[in-house]
Amino acid sequence: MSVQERKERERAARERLIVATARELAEQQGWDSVTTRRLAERIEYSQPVLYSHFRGKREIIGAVALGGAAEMAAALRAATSAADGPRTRVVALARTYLDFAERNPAVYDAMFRLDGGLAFAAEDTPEPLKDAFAALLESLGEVAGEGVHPSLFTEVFWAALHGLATLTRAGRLPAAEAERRVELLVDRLAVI
Amino acid sequence: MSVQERKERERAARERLIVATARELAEQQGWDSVTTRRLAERIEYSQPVLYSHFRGKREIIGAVALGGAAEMAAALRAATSAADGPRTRVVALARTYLDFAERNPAVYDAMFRLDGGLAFAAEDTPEPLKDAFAALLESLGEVAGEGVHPSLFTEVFWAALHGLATLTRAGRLPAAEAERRVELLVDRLAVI
DNA sequence: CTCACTTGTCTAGCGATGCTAGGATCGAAT
DNA sequence: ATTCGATCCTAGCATCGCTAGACAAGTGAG
Repeated sequence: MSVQERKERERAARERLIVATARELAEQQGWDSVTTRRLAERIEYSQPVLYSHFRGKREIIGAVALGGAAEMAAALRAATSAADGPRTRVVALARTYLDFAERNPAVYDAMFRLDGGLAFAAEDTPEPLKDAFAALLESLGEVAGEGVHPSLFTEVFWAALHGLATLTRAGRLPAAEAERRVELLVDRLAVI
Repeated sequence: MSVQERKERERAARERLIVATARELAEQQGWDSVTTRRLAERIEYSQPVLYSHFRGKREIIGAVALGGAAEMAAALRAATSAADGPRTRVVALARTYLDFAERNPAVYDAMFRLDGGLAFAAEDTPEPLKDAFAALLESLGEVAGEGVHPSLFTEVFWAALHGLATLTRAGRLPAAEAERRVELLVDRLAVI
């Protein structure tokens, strides 16, 4: 049995290597440059090996997205737990979210812009995604205001953050005033 | 001279045909299905003809985006001018924006999600794009509130709409409560 | 220790993509 | 009518995601 266990360990390690390498390559040169050939070469295996771990490129993107969701959830919780007072917490949350999107553009794209074949807002939504939304909900729910469902409020706030993140990075919004936009968003949307 | 003028007319007509066909094909089957071969076949010319009008596929997407921006600006102005009172106007604006995104997903993608090689928030931003932002500004500027720059407010409101539009369409947000999200967004962000 | 066999990996190749070079054909001006 | 330039198409390149089938390595039985 020990032999089989060792093989499974090595196989799992290689799978992590694939995902990590895809992420690294995407951050360095963009997702367009993440081709199955280049990825295979970087992990020092041939192309078909990738397909013994994932159905295709989409699933690799999905795997990067899941890892990113877990990482983002942790970052959000770390930032909000270090802040006291609802307003401070929400500002910290917003900054951390936008900061994550800016520092990890490829991962952010995998999560929300590209098709990673993941289910959202559904029964079979993977746990890391639900948890990332839960992390948002924890801090945003307390500033939803009277008679507004916390989930609905979180969705709207999240959408606003997502819009700011994507439009800013695509050059649709000037990067200069980013901080003032966050202030405005929090002051208006959140009920303190 | 008349011969040359006729040729230029025909050439311009063919360029419009290319853009219209690309848009149609994208709306029918998605941008992934808009290949240069399929597009060429639909306009009943060979592939290289496309490259005598546009540098490449990117520029074709950009052309679709410009047309879409003009159309969206018109739709926004039509909706807001038919409404009286700031709040009614802003609600109409938001609904029209999201409606446009939902009814013309491919065009919306060309404008804001795909790379059409267009400059934004810069000197050389094409006129239709500036005008679409201006259409937003016209209605949103009047509800920015004291001490908030109309442009900044418009950017934030627009980002929120963009987030709602993209996340909803990608299945990240349940479509059911779309209307309530709009209500919440307007009630909180706009100062009436 | 040897040998069949399973398991794992690689080479080679398919169809499709964006884009381009070079030849053919058509029409305009003399 | 003939030359000549503009216009368009055929054919092809490199690259993409993905897969079939050959091959080698390691496994367990005798």
